[in-house]
Parts: sequence; structure tokens; C-alpha cells
Amino acid sequence: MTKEAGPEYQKLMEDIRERITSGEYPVGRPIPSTPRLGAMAGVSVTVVRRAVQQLQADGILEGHPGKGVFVKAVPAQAESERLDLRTLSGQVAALQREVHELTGRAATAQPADFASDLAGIREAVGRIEANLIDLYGKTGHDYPQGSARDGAEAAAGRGRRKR
Amino acid sequence: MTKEAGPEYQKLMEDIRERITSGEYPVGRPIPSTPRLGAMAGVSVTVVRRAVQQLQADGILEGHPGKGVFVKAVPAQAESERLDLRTLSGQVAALQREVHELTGRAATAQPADFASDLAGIREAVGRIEANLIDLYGKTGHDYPQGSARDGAEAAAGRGRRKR
DNA sequence: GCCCATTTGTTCGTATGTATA
DNA sequence: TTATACATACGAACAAATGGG
Repeated sequence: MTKEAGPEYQKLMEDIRERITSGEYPVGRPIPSTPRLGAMAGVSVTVVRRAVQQLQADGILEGHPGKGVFVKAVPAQAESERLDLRTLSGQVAALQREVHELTGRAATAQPADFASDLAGIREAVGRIEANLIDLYGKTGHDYPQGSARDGAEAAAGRGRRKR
Repeated sequence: MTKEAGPEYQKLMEDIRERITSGEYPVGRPIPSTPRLGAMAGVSVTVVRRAVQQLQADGILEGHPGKGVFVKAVPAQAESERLDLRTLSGQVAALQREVHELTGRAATAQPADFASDLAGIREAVGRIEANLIDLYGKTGHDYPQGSARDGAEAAAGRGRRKR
């Protein structure tokens, strides 16, 4: 029978991992909210937070305040795709190629095409950030999730203003 | 200046790491107890638990119930790499946000707006790659993708992958 | 052997801040 | 403005392991 010799947050972690690998929680889409997961598993929000927090540290999930917790990678990928600068640079190059390609078609394509292409770009950026988090872990530091704005202003300086 | 971590548990993590590297908490010996660390740092036991828990996940600390939390390894400190990674992660976060905003406006905006917005995204990607190349140089490795402008020229010829 | 203080580990509940829609 | 949702932080309780009386 199912061996359940451990804390509940570890069981919940295993449960979430299985739902991701089985396709119930696809990559790029959000998992149920924290209180909802707690109601489903019959545990408090503390256990859910602990499990999600661990999976975030593993690079499998990614939380976005006000939106939800999104699946970033499949557990098998997070295990085998131990990344380094070479892989990260390859992904940056792929992203650059994709953006440039999309730019070239900006004059002739339809707005509906942009939506699907931008979705692919957004996934690429997510993968790059996942590698970045892994890189932080290898250097023994913590990933600055929301407080990283050293070079952010330069990249986002155009095309956005809030009242 | 260098102390600019948002959450308190991250500051405590950094503080513990520094005490380990400085030799105040030697490898193989226990760190102060949870309530003692809380009193020293002026925070609650919740923050201490969170910080210790994260450092345990990173393989730096190891807890033994009834005895204490012992130093397992010294965190690999690379100050220059950390700062570069911080900048890089900030740029990626800004790019991610920018792409997401552009995705949301995909249905209503005009092609002319996409052209200018994509120019900004391409600029951000180039900045990220430049930072990545610099990071390679400081770690003593060669950038595997060759020239920084190869990606743009290579994709300029004929961009036709999907669809 | 037994009791008890210390310490970690887990869980519960709740409050506040911030981001998003 | 309101509502939802994540992130952080506070306090409290219990179990299990350890070690000293």
C-alpha cells in the first residue's frame, strides 16, 4: 500500500509533482490557489505554503503575487536539466533569434499571430529565469525574487508608465 | 550598500552565511539555537526557522533534533558573480514583465505599436546577452555562441520555423 | 529507569503588505 | 475601489530526539 511515512508537506509535494508529470498541471499554467490546495488536501495553508515554497526552491513552480503559482518545469526536467552558463547563454541566443524573427514580420503579420508568438517568447523568458535561479543555487545564494531592479529600469524604460 | 535584501529571513540567511565563511560558525559545529538566533537578530522564531530551512535546502546547514543545527558546508561565495547574476536576473525580470504586458495588448493594439515594442524587447535581449558574455569572461570561460551579433544576422536571412 | 529541560521539526491560526485584475 | 492571491511575519502548540539529574 502507499507508504506515507513523512510530513504532510512532503506528501503534498509528491502529489503536486505527480499532477505536473501527469499533465493535470501543465507547464506554463497556474496550479490551484493556496487555500484551494489546502481544502483539496485537507491541510492548512501552512502546509501548502511550505510545499509550494520547497517546489519553488527546486525551480519547478514560480509564484506571481496577485496572479497565482505557475508551473515552470516538469520535475524530471528540473532534475536532469542541471544548468550552467552554457545552457543559459544558448537559451538567450534562442530568445534573441525568436524576437528578431518576430520583429521582421511585424509589418505584414496579423495581430493574432503576435499573440501566439509572444506566448512562446514568454515561455523562453521563463526558462531563462529558471536557469538563473538554479545558477543562484549553485553559487550558494538566494534568488532575489522581487527586489532585483539594478538593471531593470534600463530594459523597461520605454513603453510603460503608470500615471 | 550591499545590504539590500527585502525580506528579513533573507537578511538573516546572508548574515549566517557570512558568519560561516568568517569562521565564527565553523564546519561541523552547531550554530546557536533557534530562539537564541531570534534574540540575536531581533526577529521572531518564524524568521529564523525560515532562514535555517532554506540554508538546509541549500546543503549548508544540517539539523539534528534534540542536538542542534550543524554547519555542513561553507557557502561558495563569489561576490562578483553574485552581483552580475543580480543584474542579469533583474534584466530578465524586466523583460518578462514587458513581454507579458505586450501579450495582453496583442488583441487590441496596432501593428505599428508592436514594431516599436519589439524593438525595445530586442534591445533588452541584447543587453542580457552582453551581461552574459561579461559573466563568462569573469568566470574564465569562453562564450560558446560566438559573436554577440551572430544571432541577429543569422536569423535575419530567413525566419521560418513554426506554423 | 524515570523525569525534565532543551532543541529541532511540524502544524495550526492569523495578520499585514503588495501585486494583480 | 473592491476582490483575489501570493509573500512575509507573528504567535502558539505538539511530537520526537537528546542529554542531564
